[in-house]
Parts: sequence; C-alpha cells; structure tokens
Amino acid sequence: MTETQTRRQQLLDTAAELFAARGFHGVSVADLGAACGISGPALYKHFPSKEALLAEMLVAISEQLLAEGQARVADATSASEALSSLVDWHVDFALRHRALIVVQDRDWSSMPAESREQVRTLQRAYVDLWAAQLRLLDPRLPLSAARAMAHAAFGLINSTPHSGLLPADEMRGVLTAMALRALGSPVPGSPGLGSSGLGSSDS
Amino acid sequence: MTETQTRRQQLLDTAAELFAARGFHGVSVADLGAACGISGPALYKHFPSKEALLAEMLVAISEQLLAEGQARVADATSASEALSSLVDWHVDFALRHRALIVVQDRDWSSMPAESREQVRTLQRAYVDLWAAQLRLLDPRLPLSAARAMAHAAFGLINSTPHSGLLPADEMRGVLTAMALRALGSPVPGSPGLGSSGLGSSDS
DNA sequence: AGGTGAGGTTAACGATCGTTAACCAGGATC
DNA sequence: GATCCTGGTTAACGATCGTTAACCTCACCT
Repeated sequence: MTETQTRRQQLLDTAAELFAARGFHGVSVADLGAACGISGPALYKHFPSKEALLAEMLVAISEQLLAEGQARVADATSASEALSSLVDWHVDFALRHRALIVVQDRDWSSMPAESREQVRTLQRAYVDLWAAQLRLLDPRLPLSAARAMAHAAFGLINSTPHSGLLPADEMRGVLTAMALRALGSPVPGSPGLGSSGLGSSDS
Repeated sequence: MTETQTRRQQLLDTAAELFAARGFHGVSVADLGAACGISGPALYKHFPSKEALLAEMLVAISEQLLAEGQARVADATSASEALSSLVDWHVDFALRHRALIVVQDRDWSSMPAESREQVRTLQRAYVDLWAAQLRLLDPRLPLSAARAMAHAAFGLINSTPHSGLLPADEMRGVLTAMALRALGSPVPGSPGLGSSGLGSSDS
C-alpha cells in the first residue's frame, strides 16, 4: 500500500479498518499498534488517548462531508442539480471510505463528550443541507420530514459496506439510481400506502 | 413498563436498549443487571454467558424477520404485491424494534462464531427473499445487483433509529414511500448514469 | 415438617484494558 | 561533538471486565 504516509495517518487508517470490523471497544491499543508494525503504547506519541484518535477520525470525515457538500450546493444552478450532485458525492465517499462510514454511526457514542457534540453539529448541518434542497423541490414538505428523508438516503447509500457484493462501479450506479428515485417526488401519489399522507397539506 | 414479563425477557429487552446505545463491549453485566433491578452475576441464572444473551437476541430477530417475510411472499399474488408487503413488514418491524435494528448490524461481530454463522445464513435467506421478487419484476436484473438493492432498501428503512425526528405514523409513510420508489423500476444496465435529472424538476 | 430447586446475593479470581513511567536509538541543530 | 527532540521500546499500575464459587431465601411439592 502507500508506504509514504506518515505514521500518524497510518494509525488513523488502520484504526478505521479495525474499529469497523470489531468496534471501538473491541480493539485494544496493542492490537492497533501491532497492525501498524509498532507495538502498544507507541500510540501515545501521536495521540493523547485512544478516544482522541477516534474523535479526530470522526470529526475529520464529518467536516469533509459537510465542506464538499456545501461546495457542491453552491456550484449547482437548481435544486435538482444540487441534490444529484450531493448524491454523487455521498455515494463516492461511501464507496471510497467504507470503514469510516461504518465507524461513524457505530462508535459515535464512544467518543469524548465534547467531540461527540461537535460531530453531532456537523452532521446536523449536513442533513439540513440536503433537507433544504428537498424543500426547494417541494415547499410543502415539512423540515422534519425532509430531515428524515435525508437520513433515509444516507442509510440507503451507507449500506454499501454491509453488502460488498458488487464491484464499485456497478454499486455506484445502483446506489445513485436508487437514492435519486427514493428522493424523487417527496409526496407519495401512489395508492395503497396507507393513510398517513405526510401531513403538511395545511399548516 | 410491562411488569408482567419474565425476568429473562426483561434482560433481553433491556440489553437490546443498552447495547444499542453503548455497544456490546460498552455495557458490562453489572450495568445490565442494575438496569433490571438485579445486580451483576444474576445474569448467569438465565444465560450461560453474556455472549449467549447477545446470540439469542440476534438469532431470534433474524428468524422472525425471515419467517414473516416468507409468509407474506407466500400470501402475495404478484411480485409487486409481495414487495410492497415485504416493505410494510420491514418498516413496521424497524419502527417497533429500533434497538434491535441497531444492535443487529452493530454487534454482529461480537457474537460467538457458531451463532454468527447462523444469523448470517438467516439474513442471507431474507435478502434472497427480497432479491427473488425484484428479479421477478425485472428478469434481466443479475442476482448480485438484486441483493445489493435489497441491502440498500434495508439501509434506508433501518435509518429510522438514527433519526427519531418524526412520529412513528408519519415516519412509516415516509419510509414506505421512499423504499417503494427506490425499488420501483429496477436499475437500467447502463453504467455511469451521468447527468440524470430528478423527474420532478417542474412543479 | 422437610427437602428441593429456582433465583437471588456478595466475594473473589484471572485476564485484559488504557495509561504512565523509565529508558533508549538516532538524526538534526548549534 | 555535545545536545535535544522524535518516535520507539519494555515494565508496571490500577481499573474494570466476565465469570465462578459459596451462600442465602423462599415458594412449592409430597
């Protein structure tokens, strides 16, 4: 692999892989060190604690997701173009960083409180970025419903680590198409879906 | 809460909640006991080990998901009706058992090897149940792509625990509509769907 | 009455964990 | 050439974990 990376980055990458496979509490610092060719407490030359390593990992990806998402929305000329670009970005990210995707919503609760709050804020902003575009497409859509739809789209796209059964190229096509269809027309016109009706017709 | 349940079931229910919040390795048997009004090693009067408790929990829900899924497919008169019924069932299950949904794909790797294999087999059968219906709708769809689509639909529906921002009734409507749309017209064999527009750009 | 088993208790065990301490090699700096 | 910082090492610590052992207490059966 890329041997030119710094030891610090190697620790982050390897930790992502191990945490994704066995969970934060299921990986000891000795395991992590061994997987990096060093052993045990050498980790503390690069991070103040095991929790701090996790925090840096998750804060970094939350920032990256949000920053690129904002850039793409800014560059778009319509809501549908923005959403399409957001989907492409998130699919690309999920395919390139499967391990990080798993760790993010699995070991979120193992982070120190302050970083946990930071990630929560970043994630909320990212969700609202999607939700805003959805509400531009259908202004009758309540914010809470738009947020739920964004979360559902993330769940769909983030399913890729759990099913590594397609080559990345084909998986990209499947996920992109499904996500765009799922977000397509926010109000269900189809019959037989029950009487819930998503409210919001009058407010 | 329901005080008429057996202690054994109370342990399973409470464990699901705690595991979902902090992860299997993040919950000690003392924590679990305390949350049930008993303390510490009393767990071993009901389960041979902490891992065995997790295994029973996950095997049970995998069996339940598959059994009801098979029943619904058997009762359906068409592939689209079967898929719609499967979506309803999975959405209902996810809304009723949020904690179990979280634990299932979070602490799968913490199970003893034999039970892990058992759950894997049950889940694979459940995925193939969905995939078979998808391929009835579009016979050109490869099995691997159909499986990926089923996984993606699960991810979409299972997102509900992460976003508890809608009342269950409205959430059911949103998830059902999105899942059906996502599965709706199976993906064209075309790679790189480039600048696909969202159909509803006009309003 | 007396025995029994189910479901608790506390105490204690060995293992493992995250973390700290003390030490050491080597290359850059002055 | 002495010095210092960087990134390693091994040893040891205290805490916590899952698990076992030994004991207790009733409800229940005969």
